[in-house]
Amino acid sequence: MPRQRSLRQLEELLLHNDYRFTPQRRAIIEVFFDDGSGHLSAEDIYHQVRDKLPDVGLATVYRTLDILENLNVLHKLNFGDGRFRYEINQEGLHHHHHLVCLQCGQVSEVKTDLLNDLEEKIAREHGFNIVDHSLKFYGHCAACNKK
Amino acid sequence: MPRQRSLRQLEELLLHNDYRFTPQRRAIIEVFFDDGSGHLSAEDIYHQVRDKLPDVGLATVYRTLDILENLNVLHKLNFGDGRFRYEINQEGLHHHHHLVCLQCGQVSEVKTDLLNDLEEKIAREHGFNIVDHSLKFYGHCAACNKK
DNA sequence: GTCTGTGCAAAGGGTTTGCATTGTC
DNA sequence: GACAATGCAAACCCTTTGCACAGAC
Repeated sequence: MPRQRSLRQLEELLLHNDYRFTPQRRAIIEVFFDDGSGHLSAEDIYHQVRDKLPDVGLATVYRTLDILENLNVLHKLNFGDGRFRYEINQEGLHHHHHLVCLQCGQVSEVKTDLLNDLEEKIAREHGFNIVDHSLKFYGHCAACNKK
Repeated sequence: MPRQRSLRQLEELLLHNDYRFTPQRRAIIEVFFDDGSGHLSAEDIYHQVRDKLPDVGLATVYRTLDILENLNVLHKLNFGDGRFRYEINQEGLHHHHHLVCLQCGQVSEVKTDLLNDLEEKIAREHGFNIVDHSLKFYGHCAACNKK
C-alpha cells in the first residue's frame, strides 16, 4: 500500500471522476508535494501556485481544494484562526493530532493515536457512530518555551 | 468549590476587573444561565437577549462575549460550521469532549477525560507545554442512526 | 463543437471597528 | 462629570457565486 499517491495517480483519480486535469489543478496538487510543512491555507496555496502560473485566480484555488477534499485527497482543517487549512491525506498518517502553539501559531503533529479505546466506549455508551475525530492541543511549543 | 458561579459572583468579577455591570452584560450572562443546551452562537445569544432588551446591538453581544472569554467565564468553541459558539465554564466540567453529528448538526457532550496520560507523553516527547485541548468526534448520533 | 473550467469582480456571512451618543460609576 | 459602554453602520476577512470567455476532451 503506497504511503502517498503520485501525481500520476491523482491525475487518474480526477479523470475517473469526470474532472479535467488542468494545469491549474496540477499546479495546486504540486504545491502539496513540494511543501512539506502541511497545513496550508487557501491563500498560501494561491501564492505558491502563482509563482508557476501567475494568472491563476483565488476562486480556482478554492474550487480545486473543494474537489480534492471531496475526493478525499485533502483534509480540511480548522484551527480556529479564521481560515481553513488543508493537508494531503496520506495512508498510514490517519488520525494524527495537532499541537497548536498559542504564541507563534506554528502547528506540528503527533503521530500517536490512543483514541481507539475511547471511541469504542463512546460508540457503546452514546450510540454515536464515529466517522472521524479531531484532537488539538493548545499550548506553548518548545521553541517559544526557550524564549 | 462551587460548580457554577452565580450572577452575583460574575458581577463582582466584572467590577473587580474594571468592567461595568450593565443591563446588557447582565442579560447576556443570564442567557447562559437560562439556556441549558450550551454551545450558543453569537446570533443565538443576540436573539435571546433581544427578548428582554429589544435595543441591544449585535456588536455589544460580541464585545461582551469577548470580555467574558478573556475572564475565563466563557469558552469559545469552533465546530467548523463557520461561526463560533460559546459555553459557560463550570468547575468540574473541565475538559469534556464533543460529539458533532454530521447529519443533524447536534452537539452533545462526553464527560470522560482519558487524555491526561497522552498529555504527559506529549509534553515529555515534544517539549510542548499544554494549556488546553479540544477533542471532537464527528459521526452520526443515536437519533439519526434510527432513521 | 460542446461543455467544463477559468478569471474577475461582486456578493455573502460572520465578526470587528469607528464614531457619536448614552449611561454607569 | 469623566470616560467606559452602547448602537448603528461601515469595514473586514475569508469564502462562495455569477458570468462571459477560454480551453480540454
